[in-house]
Amino acid sequence: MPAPLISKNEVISRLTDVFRNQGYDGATLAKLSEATGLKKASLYHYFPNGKRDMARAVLTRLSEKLAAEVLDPLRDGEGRASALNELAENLIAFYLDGRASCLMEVFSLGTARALFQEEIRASLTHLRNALAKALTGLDVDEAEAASRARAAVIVIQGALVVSRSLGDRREFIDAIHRLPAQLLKPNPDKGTG
Amino acid sequence: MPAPLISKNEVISRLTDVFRNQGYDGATLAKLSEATGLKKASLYHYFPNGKRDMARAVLTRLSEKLAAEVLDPLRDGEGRASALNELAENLIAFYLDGRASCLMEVFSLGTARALFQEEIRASLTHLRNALAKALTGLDVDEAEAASRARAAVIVIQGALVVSRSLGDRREFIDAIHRLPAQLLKPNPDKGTG
DNA sequence: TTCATTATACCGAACGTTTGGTAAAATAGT
DNA sequence: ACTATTTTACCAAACGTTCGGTATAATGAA
Repeated sequence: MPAPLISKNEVISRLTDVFRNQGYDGATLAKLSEATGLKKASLYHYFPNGKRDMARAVLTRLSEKLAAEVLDPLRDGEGRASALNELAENLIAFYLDGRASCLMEVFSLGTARALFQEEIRASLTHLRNALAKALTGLDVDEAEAASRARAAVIVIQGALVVSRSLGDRREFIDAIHRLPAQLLKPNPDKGTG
Repeated sequence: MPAPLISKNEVISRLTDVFRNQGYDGATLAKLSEATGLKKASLYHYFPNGKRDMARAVLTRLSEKLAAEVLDPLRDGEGRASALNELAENLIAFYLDGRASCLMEVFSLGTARALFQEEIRASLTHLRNALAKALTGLDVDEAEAASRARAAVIVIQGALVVSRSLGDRREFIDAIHRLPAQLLKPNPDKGTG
């Protein structure tokens, strides 16, 4: 066989960039082809069902990467409060200092929404549960841990959006650096509303 | 002239729904046409520059609506802590219990990003400044007010994303109900990183 | 030679956009 | 009031382009 120009892993990595920046509907085959250096027919060789398959491969890979690079280290550092600081650094690395969008966010819009909503729900829930479990390992009671994990996921997603919208990575980096302290303090009560 | 089938305001409202749910690249003229009941050529009568103009009209209108329905009441209720509870209710109403996406978020991806980044930056900054000003009116010092406003904008955006991704409005509603208390408490210190 | 891989060429459908026009309300002249 | 004209609201049809997708041929390592 002709030597592959790039590995399949590398192909998926480049597809990832396009989907993250353009969204599902904005990620045209022309852009995906240009980013990978593979013609459309070659992309269909790797991904017989086309764009759907490419998006699914990207989503699956990112979920695995998040688990491996962010959540697993958190589980392994059970009981140590410093694990939360490592979590922050791992999050910052995973999201490329806030320059990379979260695919769960991006794929919850437009055509992708119907295609991937179950995977998105599962991934987001998994992230939240992993954060909660890290807190119960730090002797936070279960309900409180769930509540803080919920808030943390919101902060991660919000920081990504704000960072991207303002074009300022520091927005993300600073917000994530505040996460460990936030996870260690009790949530405020609901308003009197 | 023939009586308009629907008012221009109504046209923009229906365009808004499509752009919010589909994103810019996902909002095809076919969908925009179907949502408004106007044929494609008629849309070009109202918006000579086509899709770009429609998106800009929607963005402008939402910015004005946010100012009128959320930020102005906040400014008028200066000094009263209960103004923050009203803020929460107005945010929930503005984002339709979390069912409506933020156009700043949606338009910071894909083709729309280059077209609207300045407007997005301005709108997000305006929102943040308005929240900060409300806090300085409650005798919070300026730096702390800016810091909490920054965090609040992140929570709003994050709650919208999580709510949409999970398909659960309560995620948004609950997060926004926690906002007033959060705005009234000092930020945690940065981690020891 | 074999066969996985890549490239060329092409397709129908949908894309955003433009043209050329119709019909009804508003306006102006008488 | 009546009519001629202009303006506005709207649309059918088609534009050139790009979409996602698919044949089929060329390539080249095994």
